[in-house]
Amino acid sequence: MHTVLVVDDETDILELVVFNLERQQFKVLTADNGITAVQVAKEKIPDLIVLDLMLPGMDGFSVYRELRADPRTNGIPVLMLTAKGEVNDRIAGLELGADDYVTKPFSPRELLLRVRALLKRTRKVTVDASLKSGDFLLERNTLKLFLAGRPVDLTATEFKLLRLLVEANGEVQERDALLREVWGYSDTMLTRTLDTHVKRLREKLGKHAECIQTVRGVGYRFVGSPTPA
Amino acid sequence: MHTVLVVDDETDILELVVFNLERQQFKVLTADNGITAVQVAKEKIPDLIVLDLMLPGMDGFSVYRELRADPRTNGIPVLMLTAKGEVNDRIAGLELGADDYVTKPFSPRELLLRVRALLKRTRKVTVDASLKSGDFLLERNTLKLFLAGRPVDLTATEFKLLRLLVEANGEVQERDALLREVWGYSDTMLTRTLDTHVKRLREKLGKHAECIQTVRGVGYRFVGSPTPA
DNA sequence: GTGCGTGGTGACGAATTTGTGACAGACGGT
DNA sequence: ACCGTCTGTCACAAATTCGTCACCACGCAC
Repeated sequence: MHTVLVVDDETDILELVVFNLERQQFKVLTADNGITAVQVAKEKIPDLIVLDLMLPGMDGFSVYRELRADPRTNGIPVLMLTAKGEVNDRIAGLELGADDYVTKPFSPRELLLRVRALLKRTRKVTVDASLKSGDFLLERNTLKLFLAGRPVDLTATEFKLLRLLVEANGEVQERDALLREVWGYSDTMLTRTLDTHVKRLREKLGKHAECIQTVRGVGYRFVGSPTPA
Repeated sequence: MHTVLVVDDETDILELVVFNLERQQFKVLTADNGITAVQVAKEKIPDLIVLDLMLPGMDGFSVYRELRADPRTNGIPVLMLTAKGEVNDRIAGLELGADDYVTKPFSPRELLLRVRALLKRTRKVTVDASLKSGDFLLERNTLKLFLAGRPVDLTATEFKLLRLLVEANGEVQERDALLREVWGYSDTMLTRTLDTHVKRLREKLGKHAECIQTVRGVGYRFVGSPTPA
């Protein structure tokens, strides 16, 4: 049994449905109005989100970005419904990183099939869509860090930062680069911000704090295994 | 901006796409039919090739071998898409020398991440090769010096200095030149500064200190291997 | 051997760069 | 509205790095 959040305008409501994988049936679970789709997603953490890009008030893409911005909803696969099957839409969807999309008009059966496929698929993906380095296991989809098997809660910012460092694979990441990639390079951001977050990360890393090395005058570097002196 | 060749059968075409590394975007550049993937590769010389092993007519492995056979395409990193995550496929891919592989089913986002990682990784190797000389391995990306395998931490200044010496490849670097390139030619910098830094470098080089030779009245010279009389 | 010039050393203080703890605002959840 | 968490900033402490110096050592020419 899976939970699927449908963000649609045709029904004019947000539907949180339960999807029975075996019987291929949707069932409306809740139908609330007045709260945003993103809020629902963050609370319910569905297994899949069906997002109609042609929403009445808001832009579907911005909803998508909002979903991706939060650690809790970031890993959830999104099936996009696009009005036209034009390449532009397809590309736009891919750019954003949608996991699949269906172009209108479509038959319910097709949608069911895609949903089923996605649900099947994503469970598998989450398993190996993680980043491993030594004792570190960084789950990209869950935004969780497993340190020697133990889960460590990271905030969104911390995760972004650590992810960049880990992915750099030993390379030094310059302060500027980190500031740009994590904070979008706002000049308002004075110096100490990065340092502070690095410090908080190190705290959470416990005895593995040293894995984040500081390269004076340049930036930081992540080393998976303790440096052999 | 990078060029990525996607050899896939789902779209039934060969797609040559441009990949924007920073923004994580694909863009289809050409979609041609009737020519083989290898031909496209040889002509366009993409930065990366995404190769689906489950091609309709041909065997993905043979395509791969063909790519490796030609000097023009040999150096291009290949990201393989394998149908099943079975060990056999995985091993086969690795044996052939694939640089990475993604097992179906996968999310576009995951593929994007991997592609990005691969492009990053390989750029390091090709564009920014590290300097090697004897026991020395000077990694520019890492800002690290490996001395006979052991990492040695260098200061930013020390790194610059050593880098210049090593790159000179045995030629004498005049004091003036070094001062100018490392310190930006500040006249204020009187005599002892350079000497001091050379000394510190030598300390860190340990028993290899002699690799930095003094040429009286002129400057310094770096010799990788013990001086042949 | 002596004397001059150049390079090597160790120490020191200043400047620069990071690390830290505290704090207030923002945001979201209840 | 109340509360807890997450975040960006600050002021200040700690840690390195760096440039200079005084002084020593060595090489070379006489």
